[in-house]
Amino acid sequence: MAEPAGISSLTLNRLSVYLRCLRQLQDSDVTHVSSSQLAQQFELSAALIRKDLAQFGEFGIRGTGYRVDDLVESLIKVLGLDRAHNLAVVGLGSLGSALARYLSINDKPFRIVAAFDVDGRKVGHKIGHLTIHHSREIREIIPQTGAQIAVLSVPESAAQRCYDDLADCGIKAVLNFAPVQLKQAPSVRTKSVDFQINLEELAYFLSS
Amino acid sequence: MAEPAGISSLTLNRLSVYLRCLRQLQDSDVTHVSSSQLAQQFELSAALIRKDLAQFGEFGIRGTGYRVDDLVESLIKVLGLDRAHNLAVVGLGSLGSALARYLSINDKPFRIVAAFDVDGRKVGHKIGHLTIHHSREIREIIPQTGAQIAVLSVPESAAQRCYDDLADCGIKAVLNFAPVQLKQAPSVRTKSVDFQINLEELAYFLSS
DNA sequence: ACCGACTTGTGAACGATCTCACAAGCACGA
DNA sequence: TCGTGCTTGTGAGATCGTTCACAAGTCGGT
Repeated sequence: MAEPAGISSLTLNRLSVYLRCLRQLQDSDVTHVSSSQLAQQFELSAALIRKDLAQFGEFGIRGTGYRVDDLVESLIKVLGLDRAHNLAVVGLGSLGSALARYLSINDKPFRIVAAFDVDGRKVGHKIGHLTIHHSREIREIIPQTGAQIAVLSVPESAAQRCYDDLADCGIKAVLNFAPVQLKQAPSVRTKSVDFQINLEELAYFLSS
Repeated sequence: MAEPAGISSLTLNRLSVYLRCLRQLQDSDVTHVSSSQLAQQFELSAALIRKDLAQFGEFGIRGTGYRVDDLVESLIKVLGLDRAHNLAVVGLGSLGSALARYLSINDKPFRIVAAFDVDGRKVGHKIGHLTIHHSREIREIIPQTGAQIAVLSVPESAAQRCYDDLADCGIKAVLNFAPVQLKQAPSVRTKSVDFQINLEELAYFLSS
């Protein structure tokens, strides 16, 4: 497509936002849109939209703007959402289960292919059509499943151990929900989604 | 304490991380720590730790480092975690319930004082010791509860409507979990925690 | 075929954020 | 009391991210 040189997280995250907004336009049967229209409607920056997109190619038509369908398709390709991604979910507490449920509903490109927990009452049972394995079997089972991404939703105390196991057995990316500062493995792309930190930021603003 | 001039989100989020790390040291009975020790042990930047802290005062002792207990206490004060914060939870699907449960377990400074959902089967029932109200009563009930922060975990289609209601009835901060680009109210400090965007970022790196 | 209205893509200015490197300061022992 | 060794707090510089402003390009009407 274009130049896959070091793209920043911020740009990538905005691409996801753009894609989301464009899909909303598709639903309203809008066929063409300019960067400034997008910016106004969704409270974004027009210049930034153009700069972000420019890093991957020329998707627009000068004088006209962007064809919504085309841009959606391009963004899907850029983000790698045109192929399936196999996920492993580790930790099926209430949060892990909620995430698993969410991922099953969506016919998105993400598909759960393995599930793990330490709770003896859960192991052996099914979540959807998937058997839950004990977390100590991570290293053994993951390689058989083709999972490349893991969703880590275990308690703080277990997070680092599970993370290391995942890294060891060839997982390429981890989305971590545990409120800990993980010691990262160089072979694993790691992102944390931290509820608590965000809440604490809001607390700061309310007491100042 | 010190200067409450425009502190960036990045700094604030790191303060939460530092606090977390320091508490871990407390648990290991470490009493003193230097910025470089912290940095090494938790994969942070020593200079950045000092710069971040310096924005709020002088907490360290030259030649010695920081007293762990003192710094924990200072950070708690800075972040506003020394007083209680009342939360409203809107949307009690699997994610909302998981969050509510998490917030109840922790004797943290966050306390749920109101809960809302649109599901008739849930309204009137209890979550913990709290009665669930219908979402259409948000404007009426929130002011009676003293809630200043709302956790928004409703489906995409309802998010903007609930957000506007919350803004209207005096909520000062919203932590949004719905995968939408919200049209923000100027009176409300808003943060989004977006699972999907983070997953898509990981997908990008796996297919490039 | 040309003009005018519009939009993209992009260098250059600006601003925010992080790293470097060191002066200022503290603790401890001689 | 002084010197050594260590660490903080901080200006100065480097890097990264965003906004500005405009040349280059497209379209539709005349």
